Amino acid sequence: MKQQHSMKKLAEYTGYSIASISRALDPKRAHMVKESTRKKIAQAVRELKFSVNVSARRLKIQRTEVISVAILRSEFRQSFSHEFSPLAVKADDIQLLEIAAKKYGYDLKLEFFSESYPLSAQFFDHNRTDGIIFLAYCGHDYDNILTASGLPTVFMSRYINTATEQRHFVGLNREPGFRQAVESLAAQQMKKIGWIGIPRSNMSVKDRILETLLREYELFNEARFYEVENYYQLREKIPFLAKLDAVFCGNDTIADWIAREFRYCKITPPLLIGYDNDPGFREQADFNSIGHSGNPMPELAVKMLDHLICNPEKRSKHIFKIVDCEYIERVNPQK
Amino acid sequence: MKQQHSMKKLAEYTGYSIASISRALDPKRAHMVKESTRKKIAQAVRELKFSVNVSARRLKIQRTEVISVAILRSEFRQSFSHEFSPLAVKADDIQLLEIAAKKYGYDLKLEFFSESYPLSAQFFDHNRTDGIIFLAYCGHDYDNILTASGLPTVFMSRYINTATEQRHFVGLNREPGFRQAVESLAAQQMKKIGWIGIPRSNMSVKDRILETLLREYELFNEARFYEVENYYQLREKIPFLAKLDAVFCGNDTIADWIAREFRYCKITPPLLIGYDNDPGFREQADFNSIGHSGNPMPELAVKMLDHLICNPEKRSKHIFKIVDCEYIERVNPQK
DNA sequence: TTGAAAGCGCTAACAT
DNA sequence: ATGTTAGCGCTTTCAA
Repeated sequence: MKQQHSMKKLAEYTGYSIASISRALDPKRAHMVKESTRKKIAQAVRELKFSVNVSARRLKIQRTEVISVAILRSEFRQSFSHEFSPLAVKADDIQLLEIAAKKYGYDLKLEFFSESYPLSAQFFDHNRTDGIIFLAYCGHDYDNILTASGLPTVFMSRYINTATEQRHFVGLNREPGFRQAVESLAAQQMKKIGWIGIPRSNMSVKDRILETLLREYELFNEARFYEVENYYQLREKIPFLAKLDAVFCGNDTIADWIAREFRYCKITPPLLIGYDNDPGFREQADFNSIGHSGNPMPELAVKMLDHLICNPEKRSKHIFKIVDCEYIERVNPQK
Repeated sequence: MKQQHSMKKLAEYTGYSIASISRALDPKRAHMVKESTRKKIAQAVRELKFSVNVSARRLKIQRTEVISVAILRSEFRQSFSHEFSPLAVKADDIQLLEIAAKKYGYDLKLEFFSESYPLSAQFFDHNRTDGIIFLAYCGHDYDNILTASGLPTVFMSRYINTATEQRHFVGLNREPGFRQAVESLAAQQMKKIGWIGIPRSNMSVKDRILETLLREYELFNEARFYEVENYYQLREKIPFLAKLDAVFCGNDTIADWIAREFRYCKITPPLLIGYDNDPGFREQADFNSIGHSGNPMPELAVKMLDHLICNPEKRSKHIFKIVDCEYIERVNPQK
């Protein structure tokens, strides 16, 4: 194994002291070092392929520079069939958390958990993490241990109840996106608006939003709301959907199935509007969606957690960030 | 923030020296400590809720105790439709890697990469990792940087060419599972054996295995091999599949689709055999599969990497582990 | 079987 | 703007 270079070697090599090396390499303290010195040190870093020993730094600054992410993995078969589960959304979240963590100088540590496989005690260990992000989980099973650990914790979820949550969280406000969509439909004189998705007990919130909005625009008609659990039930609704002007779909995967079924039947589909702007469909989808063009939640969660880590005194007051959805309009019959 | 207890505190509390505490808490050195001493120290650990400062240990032992996992995320739409992609297989791999890493005393660090988003330089940094596992990737894009870094690397993939690979790897031998399956079918006097899956150019290896085996048992018939890219093409093959005794399917997801389609049509299906023993289907699948009852690959990969980390002198010779598949028989028409 | 002490590489307080 | 130095908490060598 190749021996790594230390700051001491770098100091000998450049003629500066270890302290100057340390300062020059830390963005937060680099301003204390003369420009020319900094450049010479940067050059030496490149020549010696120096990289800082993070264990030493972490020992000294009494931080782990690690953020732990708890990911809920539901283990029970869902009430609806596999083909209606969104695709790689969670992988996208994890990748973006990773990128954001790096930006703020943290390593990311993942731990999956489920009802029968709870998070380990290690997960809440001060010596292994500076803070915690819960992904897609808003339960209270870990409240006690979280309190006991004293670790700052951020909950990030698209299905968090932003009105009642009493914790640090990053959530989603779906209303603006649905409003933009409904307004757009109304502006296009579309009258027959429907909805199709998995039974509403599973995801009641966002459908209530749509119902309320449609009532506001006098476009609501209960008979045009279809609940389906799998592809076969969906297929049977196609004749009814064909009579509508626009159809909101439970998620982008369902929207894609409907688009494909119409294509297969060689019938012109209504305007289809999915949900989540799933990265798996963005490129070539022939339906609109409600979501974001990017995915701002992971970065916001990391930023919030970093803030809480660096400012322990601010942890007592619950902070949150609610991201507004937008209407992603890829298809517009008018144009 | 609550102040953590150190070994020094633990030493004062118990009356022993720091060295004894350290020895008692390390499984590899615990034998140097008298049984009674060890017990008293363990008790104190519980009382003070002590946990070791890993940064300090890592600084001292000159190891990061981190294994990095590179995960290929293909970003291009696949040649076949979404509904034929296996489900949560990769999440299962990651979770099991996590568990195995913990067992061997490592943290796991994930990094996703793709054609347009390569692995970062940090990923190959000695000060941030002790070794690397590539998951589902067997390319050579990183060969140079891996050699330069000197970090031990293990490739873990179900689609690795175990005959030609010149690296440390954990791979899969599908032949035994397919042989068991074909033998079982032959024993049941099944003559009409088919195959259905995505076009074979995509996954040629395992299909060649089946072809060879069927020829050996004089059961091969090219006309019973069906290539389908999506559900709609699959649906059209149902009448043909209905005439067969048994059908091998490209993966468990495809097997599930076929089982459902038969159920929907109220026709008795042939014996269906999937592939991968996908955890999403294990519980209630009405088809057989080829794979493993558990998933031994992640633990083997971690074990192999740990071995390479601890024995640098053994890195020059390529070591590998090839896991045999089995026939997972959930359904048997004879019984 | 246990203890004393050096030192891993870094940061930060203090000195210049 | 730069240098000197203590010490973070642990493991390990050496001594008892």
